Amino acid sequence: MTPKDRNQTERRILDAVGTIVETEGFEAVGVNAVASVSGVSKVLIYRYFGSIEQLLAKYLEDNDFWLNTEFPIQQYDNVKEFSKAVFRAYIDMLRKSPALRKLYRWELTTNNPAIAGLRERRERTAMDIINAVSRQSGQDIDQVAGISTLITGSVSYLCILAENCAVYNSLEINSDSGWEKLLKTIDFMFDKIFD
Amino acid sequence: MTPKDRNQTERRILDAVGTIVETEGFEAVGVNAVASVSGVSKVLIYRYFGSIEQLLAKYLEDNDFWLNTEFPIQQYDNVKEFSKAVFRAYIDMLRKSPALRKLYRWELTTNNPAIAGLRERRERTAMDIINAVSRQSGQDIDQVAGISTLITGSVSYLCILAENCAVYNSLEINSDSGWEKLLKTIDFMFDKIFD
DNA sequence: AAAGTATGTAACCTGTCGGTAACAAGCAAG
DNA sequence: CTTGCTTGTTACCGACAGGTTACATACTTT
Repeated sequence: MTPKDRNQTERRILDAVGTIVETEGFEAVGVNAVASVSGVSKVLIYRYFGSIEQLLAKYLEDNDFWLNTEFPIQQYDNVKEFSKAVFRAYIDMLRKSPALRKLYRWELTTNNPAIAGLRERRERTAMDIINAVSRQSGQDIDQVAGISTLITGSVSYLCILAENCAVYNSLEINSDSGWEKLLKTIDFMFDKIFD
Repeated sequence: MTPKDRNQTERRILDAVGTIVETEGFEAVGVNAVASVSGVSKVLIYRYFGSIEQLLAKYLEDNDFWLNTEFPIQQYDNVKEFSKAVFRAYIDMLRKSPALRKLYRWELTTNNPAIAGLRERRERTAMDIINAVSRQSGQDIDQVAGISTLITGSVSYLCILAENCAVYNSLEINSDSGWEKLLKTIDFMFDKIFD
């Protein structure tokens, strides 16, 4: 540990936020917790970031919590395969990232400017995809939005729940096998809908 | 307020738990909060209920947090109509009850014996219905469980989210109109699946 | 070398949490 | 009446939360 290195200190603080978020969630990110995990005096947290809210805002800004994979609808054979791929990616992303699960969980209990920003961004991204699917498939946009909501909503719910609960409707939401079953159901649904 | 009335005191404590749960959620149910809301000395909480955990267990036991409506599948024209009715009831129940929403939210962040018990019960009830539908419709049980999970999962998610967020995928999850759209999608899905 | 500024630490303050001890008042049975 | 049990209140304790003050280093600039 180099002494008197502000950049490194800020890094350590932000890293501490990351480990706390991943293990205990955003609710547990407090001044004292960050100070003790990072090994940095809590005064510096205030000095360099202003407040916990601003520190969290910075953390959210640094970590791009969104689908970074591009989904060019043109590259897919048809809308059905495109849809399946999008939701598959959504599930993978959420199952792989503890921080993202914690973010979604936090969002359910909180309302603040940082979260509002993330919501807007998600809303725009999602509606872009939904619009594209509606246009290409000729399906009513409300219907597409509805189907999309059913899937992403339940996937979000199950991924959060899985951290504390192993089984939901006989599906093992902790294991790959359970998720493969659900993916099969999603595929089945799309096969029925896009006839 | 009658003095020296244990029954009434216990009632007031449990009522306070109810109001705290409905307004702020289970996370906010602490000794001090219950004491101040009920106007009862916190010593009595420990004397009469032992601990906050036991108090919450009693509260959960008193309030029957489950579908009390019976759903005799025989009374419906067909499996499709039965399924639609069940999910309609699920949505109504969750949208009407703040306490139930808070319970579902709490469940996402906690794991304790009381919650484990509720989960078992929910699992049994749900699987009973899923089994019946699978038998009557001839659909694969994993498929029925999957569809059911997609719907109840997303409905749970959206009902919790709606307390802090007005719109999801352009659906107004705060208003009846948004939910009617989602119900139309669910009906549409069942129409496609049960051909 | 001196002055000023950036970096860091230790100690402290206030408030709230869960939990308990000590005591006061009523009631019931001998 | 007095002894004992139930019901209730007040005051307190230690742990920990967010937040600040005061002070000790070091580096930079003139």
